[in-house]
Amino acid sequence: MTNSLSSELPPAGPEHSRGNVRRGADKRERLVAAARRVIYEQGVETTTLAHIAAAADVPLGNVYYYFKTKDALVSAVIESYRQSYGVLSAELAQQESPVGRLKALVQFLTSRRDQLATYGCPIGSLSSELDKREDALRSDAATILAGLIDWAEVQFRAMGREDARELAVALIAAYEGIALLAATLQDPTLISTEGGRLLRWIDSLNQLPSGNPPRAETTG
Amino acid sequence: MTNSLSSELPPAGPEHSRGNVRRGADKRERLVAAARRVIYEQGVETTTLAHIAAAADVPLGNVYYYFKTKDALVSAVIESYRQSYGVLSAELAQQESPVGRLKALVQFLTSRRDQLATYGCPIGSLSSELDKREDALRSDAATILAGLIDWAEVQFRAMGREDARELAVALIAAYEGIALLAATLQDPTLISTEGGRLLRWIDSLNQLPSGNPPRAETTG
Amino acid sequence: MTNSLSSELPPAGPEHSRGNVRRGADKRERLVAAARRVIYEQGVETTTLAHIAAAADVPLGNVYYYFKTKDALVSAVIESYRQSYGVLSAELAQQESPVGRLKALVQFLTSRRDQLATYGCPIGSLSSELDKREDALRSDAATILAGLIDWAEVQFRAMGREDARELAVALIAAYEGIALLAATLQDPTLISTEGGRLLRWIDSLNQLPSGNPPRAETTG
Amino acid sequence: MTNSLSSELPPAGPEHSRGNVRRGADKRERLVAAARRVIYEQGVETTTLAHIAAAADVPLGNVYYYFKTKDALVSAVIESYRQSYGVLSAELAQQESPVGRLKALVQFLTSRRDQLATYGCPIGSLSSELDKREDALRSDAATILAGLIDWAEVQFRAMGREDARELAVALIAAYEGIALLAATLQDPTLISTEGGRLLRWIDSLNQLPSGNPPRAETTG
DNA sequence: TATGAATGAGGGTTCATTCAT
DNA sequence: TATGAATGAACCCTCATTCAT
Repeated sequence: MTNSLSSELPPAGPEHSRGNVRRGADKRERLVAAARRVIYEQGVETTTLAHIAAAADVPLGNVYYYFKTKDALVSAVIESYRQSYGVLSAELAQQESPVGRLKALVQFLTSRRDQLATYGCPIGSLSSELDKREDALRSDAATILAGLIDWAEVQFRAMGREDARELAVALIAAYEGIALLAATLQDPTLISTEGGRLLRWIDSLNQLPSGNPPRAETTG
Repeated sequence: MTNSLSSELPPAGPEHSRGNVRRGADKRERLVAAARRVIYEQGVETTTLAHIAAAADVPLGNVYYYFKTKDALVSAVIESYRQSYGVLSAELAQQESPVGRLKALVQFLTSRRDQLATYGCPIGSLSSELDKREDALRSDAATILAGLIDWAEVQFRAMGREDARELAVALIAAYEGIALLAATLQDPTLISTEGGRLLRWIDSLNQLPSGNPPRAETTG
Repeated sequence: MTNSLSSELPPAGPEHSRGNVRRGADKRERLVAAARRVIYEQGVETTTLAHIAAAADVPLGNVYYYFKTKDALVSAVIESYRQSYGVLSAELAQQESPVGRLKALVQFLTSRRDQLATYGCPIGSLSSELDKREDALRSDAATILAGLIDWAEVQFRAMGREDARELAVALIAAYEGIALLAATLQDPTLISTEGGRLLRWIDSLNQLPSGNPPRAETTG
Repeated sequence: MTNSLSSELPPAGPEHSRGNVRRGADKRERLVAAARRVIYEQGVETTTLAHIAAAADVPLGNVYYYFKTKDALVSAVIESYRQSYGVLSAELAQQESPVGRLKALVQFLTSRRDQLATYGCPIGSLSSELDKREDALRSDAATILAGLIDWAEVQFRAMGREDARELAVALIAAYEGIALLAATLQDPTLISTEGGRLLRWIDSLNQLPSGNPPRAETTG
């Protein structure tokens, strides 16, 4: 199930597919993909436009034709993440029950454990860095995590939980928190273990009354 | 109890207490305090030595008398955090039971909610930024979060939990995760709510026999 | 014969030919020429990139577009000397006999006496300074003197001297030694006199059978 | 014979003889000795007062009590070399004939071959570096090489050579030149070979009439 | 005399951004 | 559109020199 998902979130992008001429139209995409990857691995502040340009195989001077400033490119990266999470939620929507969808999210987390243990969560580390600013960029990045929380809240609500918001926040906090710990301690097993714990936790929430009766679910 | 604690972790240090000349002995401390504050508010990469020097009211050139490089100063900041957490654990040790100590940690978290919702967790955001590097600094910073987890594990162990490690990781992950969310969404209430949830969760763990998988509490 | 030579080795390059804009292509050359001149006159360590940039009429920041580091620029200067000595040896090759070539070298030395008596031999003083380092630059610069010796050895060999290597070393040592003395004592006549002595010495070697220890000439 | 000599010229000085309190009087000497050594190994420009102070085990601030400026310390180093050459000439004076004295000088050169092949001639490299300046320091350093030449001239004159000056310049040029080559190519054998050649050259000068009959000599 | 602690003027280097073509 | 080449502000760091004690 998470097959397709597992390749969504991680920063993708052409490594160096030289040889055939690419239309100018996709240069922008290549830049965003390269920026996403490089920024994920190095952080916004450390990453250089020259570095991104090189990774995208685009002349430095040309970058400014597509992005007025470095911040504009970072903003495009954020937008790119937004799209990725759109794809993700579409994938998750294939699950028939809210519990299944939530558990699929956790399994998606677990599937990325090695990557997360190296550079952390792309969204989390980006948000963490941008939290130090007072830009539009900060609030821009914030919408992604907010969207994730909202999505989880919808699921918990569908389970009949009146504390859906609280649970959603708790779930995403655990998600981001374990990604941080795994990256900091460079230990992917932390994610597996915590993933298992979260799966059980979600199950436990489903079995207990909370107000409205939860819908029956098909997936375990 | 957390009265004193609440002033430990947050970056301390005189903002600009000009007027009376301070002897050189404490200059180093002033620099570390200023660095801690400024780095907390702006991030490592964005923070300039000139900025730190100004915040500490020390001539830029003089900084290098105390710290050979910027990294050395950052390292001193990390060490400063290590000491702060030493103080914190001493405070927490005043609680008679492990449950009390764990809950005191959560209360300490809650007491800092406004600060956390502004710049995030000092340790978490610092670690997140340093996770992008491969320095000694990265592993240096990692020891602090590792220490926190170890501390929590000891408490859970003292509660008779055989899954103490897993619980400790989960607790600190929740701690760091909620700090990140609060900062990103700029919403301190997230911390209060999650703090409450964690307190109940800790209580629930205390009532369950060890060996069984810990069950998260269901509702508030 | 040495007319053209005399303008090869000495640092060349426009001093400040302002007025007509030069295209970027030759900027690199201008920088190398300026660096060569300034370094020759001031030494590597004393010379500032800002100084070189000013001498080349290039904005300081722009220097780094052409040379990644100061050392890279110094390396380019060394390469520039290598080329100059290539030109020199081509000129010397016009002499029909090895004796003629060796004597032409000495005459080249003599023709530069005023310059040498002011700042010393460009290669010698550069090598002397770099000898204090353990860089790649040190060995880089060394290849030039090594090349000179090799060239002289070839000539002596062509004269039938079995002690060609020893003679070559002696000749270049005398060459560099007299340049140092002339510069230190600021006396160009030292070079003229020693030049004459070396010419006679070369002639005397030509008359003696190889295998016998070379005998220096006795008087002028 | 050159036993004592061989330890005169090379930069000497206490390495780190801590443990017993030294009188303040010799601090100056320690500084000069340390400066001599460090400058010999690193060059004037590269050498830091802090480095010298550390090598001499003298607090940095204290250096300025003995030497008003860095240049003053360099000047003292030059003076120190002057004294060393005084000692050297005294040693050489023990030879009964001028030829013996000249050959003893060459043997002194040869005895230092390993050191010379590493850092070059202390006087030569110092002069070479100072030749780039227009200081008093430049002419100050020049007096040492001038003194050496003068000394050699006296010897050649005593041999009855009317071209004594020219020969003296040639000898010292060969001396400095071979030291430069050996250091640049990092090959001590160059010095041995050239030393042998110079010895034979001196002998050959002694056997040939030049005007005045040379004095008989005792040593070979 | 002695010394730890300033001080401040650079020096090498980076980099977002702009310019000219 | 595209791009090589500028540009200049800023950053980290060094170091001779001075100061206060």
